Amino acid sequence: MTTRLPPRSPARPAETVARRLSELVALSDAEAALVRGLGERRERHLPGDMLVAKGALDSRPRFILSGWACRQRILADGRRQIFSFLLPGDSISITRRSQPEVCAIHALTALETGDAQLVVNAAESGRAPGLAYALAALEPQEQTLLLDHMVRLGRQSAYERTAHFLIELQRRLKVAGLGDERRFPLPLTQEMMGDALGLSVVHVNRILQQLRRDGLIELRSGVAILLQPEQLADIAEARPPTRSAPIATPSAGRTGAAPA
Amino acid sequence: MTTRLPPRSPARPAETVARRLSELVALSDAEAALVRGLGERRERHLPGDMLVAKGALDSRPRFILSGWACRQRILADGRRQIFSFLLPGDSISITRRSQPEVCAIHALTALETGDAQLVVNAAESGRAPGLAYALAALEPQEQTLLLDHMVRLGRQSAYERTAHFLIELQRRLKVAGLGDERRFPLPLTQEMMGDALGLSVVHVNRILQQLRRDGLIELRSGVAILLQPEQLADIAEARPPTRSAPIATPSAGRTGAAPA
DNA sequence: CGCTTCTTTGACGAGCCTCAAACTGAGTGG
DNA sequence: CCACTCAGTTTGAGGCTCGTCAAAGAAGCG
Repeated sequence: MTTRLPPRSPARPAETVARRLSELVALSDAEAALVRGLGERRERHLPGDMLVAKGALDSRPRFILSGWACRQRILADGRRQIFSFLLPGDSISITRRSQPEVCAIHALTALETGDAQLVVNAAESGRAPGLAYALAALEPQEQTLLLDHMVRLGRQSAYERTAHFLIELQRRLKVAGLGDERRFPLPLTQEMMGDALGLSVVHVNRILQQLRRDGLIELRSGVAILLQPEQLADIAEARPPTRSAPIATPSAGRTGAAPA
Repeated sequence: MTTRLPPRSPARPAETVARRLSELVALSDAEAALVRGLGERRERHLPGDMLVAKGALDSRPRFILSGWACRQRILADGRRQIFSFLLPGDSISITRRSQPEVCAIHALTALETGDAQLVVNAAESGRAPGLAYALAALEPQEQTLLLDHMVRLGRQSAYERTAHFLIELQRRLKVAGLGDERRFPLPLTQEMMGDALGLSVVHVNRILQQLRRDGLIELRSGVAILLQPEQLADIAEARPPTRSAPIATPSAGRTGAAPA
């Protein structure tokens, strides 16, 4: 009896994206249909593939349908810093058309993306105010994740950092419809975690063992389980889920277009 | 014979902002006049004042005319992480209308800001395409600084980190017309530096002494001097100034409005 | 001149890294 | 079906980096 999470939903490839956007605002049927259209124009990538080159000026807007990617920079001597992980349902080149210089997006696992050009067009045309709102709301979310990560790197111990990181993943993946309150897929090597958390592989390993010994987590074959989410959150000083909606209150019914 | 840099230019309070924007795009006379108008509606702040509360939904767009501020978060136990420093010429609530939750902007020194509402209006109206372009170009710049900072925190030693940080300040202040290739004002306490760099005050002090002993820098009474900028850049693995202009090539003459 | 804030120094210990090597598991090919 | 390989995980030993605690100078300010 293997404890494997469903690897992908081949039936409705854009379901994850729809779920994610629905968290932000209620989409009309037409808008939801547009989002599901992401599955029409798919693209496959292999682990290690570069999705967006550093400093790319104008890459195609996409959503991740399955698989994980990351934004990262590699220093001259080989040291790597991962800025953020991109999960199923996350956007590429939508919140920020041009990548900042020296920050590339790489696939970490086998990956599927869906072309979001039609969705973006609809949002920008004014035909899909809900979508426009949802897309605009993605940016502050990303920004918050980035700042959270910065706090981890600058002001938290390896133990706190790792706990915080795992909680973030659990919360994000749950919104995407992957995993639940405790379990979620974790296809990262300890090296990737280290490069994100600013730790050596060896130390990541030791911290994970410590979290296991303390009965807080369980990790095996690509699946993570948070055994005591509340206690973990205490350690990490993780703030409550922090509902989004930072741009404007989506007035019921006909939502105004997002501010310029 | 004190080595003091001019504390402020009372004659033309918005000169720093004009200089900063001119780095990004050539402004028309009308646009430059608009920018200089920032000096008309000024506001003073004292060290410690909160300029923008965390999670503020819609704060007034402003430019810093003089003084330093920072974006920061404070943890429950008092630990503080400074995300970025805001220098004269930098913008507030322009690149990002709403602050991400749990990230506030505080004045670090006595501070003067200028109301940028008129400038923003002009840019958004289409009357000032150059301004629109310049304002849009501020955001990727900020983003790059943030990622640079992240690399420092995650993947550089205290020594490299501090060197990198000082070089960043020198470059930014030079663009703002404060300081030159080697000298610049540095009104930060070592505690502030530590909270930005993820180091303890004591360790910041030791690292600075080490940089001094190595003949790389000089620090006294609010002025920093980089004695060997090139060598310092090598240590920090600081990339060349990286000219900006990431959004679109500002076609000569009538520049199109920034993309939506 | 006394207060406060900031800087500096020392001593000590914990956290994290490096090096090195063994172990595991998933291919892969004979 | 069994080496063999390769990537990833795990463990140990040792040492550097950095934090903490404590206290003594400076420096600005009323």
